[in-house]
Amino acid sequence: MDNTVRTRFAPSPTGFMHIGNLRTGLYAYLFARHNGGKFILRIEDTDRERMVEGAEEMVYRTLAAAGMDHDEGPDKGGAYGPYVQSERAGIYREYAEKLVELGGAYYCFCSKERLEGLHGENGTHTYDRHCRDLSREEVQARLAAGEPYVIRQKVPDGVVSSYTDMVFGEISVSSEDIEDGILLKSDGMPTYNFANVVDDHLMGITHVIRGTEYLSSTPKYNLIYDAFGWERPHYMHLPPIMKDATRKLSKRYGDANFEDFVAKGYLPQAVVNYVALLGWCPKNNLEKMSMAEMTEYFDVDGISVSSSIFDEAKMRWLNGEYLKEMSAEDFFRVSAPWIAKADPEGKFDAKEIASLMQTRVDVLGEIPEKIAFLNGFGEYDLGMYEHKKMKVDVDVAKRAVKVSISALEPLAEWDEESIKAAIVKAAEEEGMKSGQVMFAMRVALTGQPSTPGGAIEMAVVLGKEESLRRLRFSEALLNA
RNA sequence: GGCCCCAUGGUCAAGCGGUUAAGACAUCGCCCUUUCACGGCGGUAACCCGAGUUCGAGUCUCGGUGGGGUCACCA
Repeated sequence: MDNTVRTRFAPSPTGFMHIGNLRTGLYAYLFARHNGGKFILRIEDTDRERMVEGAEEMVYRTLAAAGMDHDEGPDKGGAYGPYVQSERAGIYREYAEKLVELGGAYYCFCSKERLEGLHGENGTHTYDRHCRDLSREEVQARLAAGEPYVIRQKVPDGVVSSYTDMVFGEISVSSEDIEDGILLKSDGMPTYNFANVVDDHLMGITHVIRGTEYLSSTPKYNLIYDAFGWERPHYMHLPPIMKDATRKLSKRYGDANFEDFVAKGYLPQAVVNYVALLGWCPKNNLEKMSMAEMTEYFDVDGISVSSSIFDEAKMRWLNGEYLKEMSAEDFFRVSAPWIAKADPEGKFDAKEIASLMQTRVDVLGEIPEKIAFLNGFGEYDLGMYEHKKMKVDVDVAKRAVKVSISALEPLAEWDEESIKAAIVKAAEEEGMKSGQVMFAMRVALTGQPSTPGGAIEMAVVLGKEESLRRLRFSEALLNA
């Protein structure tokens, strides 16, 4: 066996891809790639009651969208399969029985009712090791009689199990604080506690990367490695991502899913980039990074031990940065569906709209509301024409709109240069500042106090016919 | 409650015994400008508390407080 780094991402198919989960997978991916290793995908579906239809496909789609390509997995195969735990049931049973032989586990026939009667001081209950010392004969007899059973871990007495976590340092737990937990359930399926150990060992995982919820139970897993005589893997535990100071980001809120953010108009790469920053800071302090850069700079020293709060405002900013650096063609491509939402019939110049939107939105989902005026124009408040700094009021607006109409009507070419030239010239002849005319014209064209672009740009987007129609409407409104 | 972990501005964070305690987001102000943006410049804002170690502590130790995790036939 060589010493190639192998990490794994092991989600349960129980719903959408949660942000915290995504980050765990991302770090496992980055660590593997940074070290020239392999990234393995394993589906942990031993809890058949929590399975959600289609969740496995969601995992594949998310990984692909996020740019985290795995080397082995249920959909790609590999030398260590199967990669779905429910297909490995026989393996767990075999190893559980082997562990019993080795003295690291034992059969337990206690009923659920008996277990429920075991109350601890705070409603918690710890197994009383009732079946720990049953004789070999009794066990064989009850097994032969077909009694239901589970297999429990036989935690050795009086030891302190320690390990050195790559980010938290030394962690020690006394065996007195470790319960003889269930390894193999009565339905024959393993619990996470057992399956993760067997699979990580059999799949040659060198570095186990997961959330801190396992930080203090890892000594318990290490005892299993020891009982089998297996080499323990390295561990990297990651602090939680919080919704606020006291609540963890959880699936229950439903607003912290990767796909939801993409549906709101975030770029997958921006979400991945932002998530990478929650709990990790590269040596050079770079924030906006491509996957290649993150891979290059990823390093355990930069991972923090304290939890961090998810801040959508910052993710918006980062997404905006990605949007702004795109070429006009690329931005047009990603924004087109959103522009179509506000202009389903394609009456207006989508390319022109896209160029206007590129510097004005952080998230694509903002586009429809920003261009809603394209299809909604009617009576509006004339107070909008009052603008001290521009030296515009209703009277000035009347003249400005009139001038605009006569300047634009004869135009043969309808593009920025032609319109601007015509307006500037007309303003000058009328003895007005061009800014005055353009301010009023912009309001007259849109009926909005603020618009994504100035008068000239609005006129280009609306087209000649619609522009003149709106200017005449506004003229009538002003003179009414 | 037992055990494990954590604690720098509103948020993400740099810092790893000696710094005017970075940077980013957010926020506020100014400039640019035909509105809104973009862009540029600048401001406000932080080491949880208490002991100790040390010439010197945000950095090391202990205690307190606060927060998180875990104690399932869930992962």
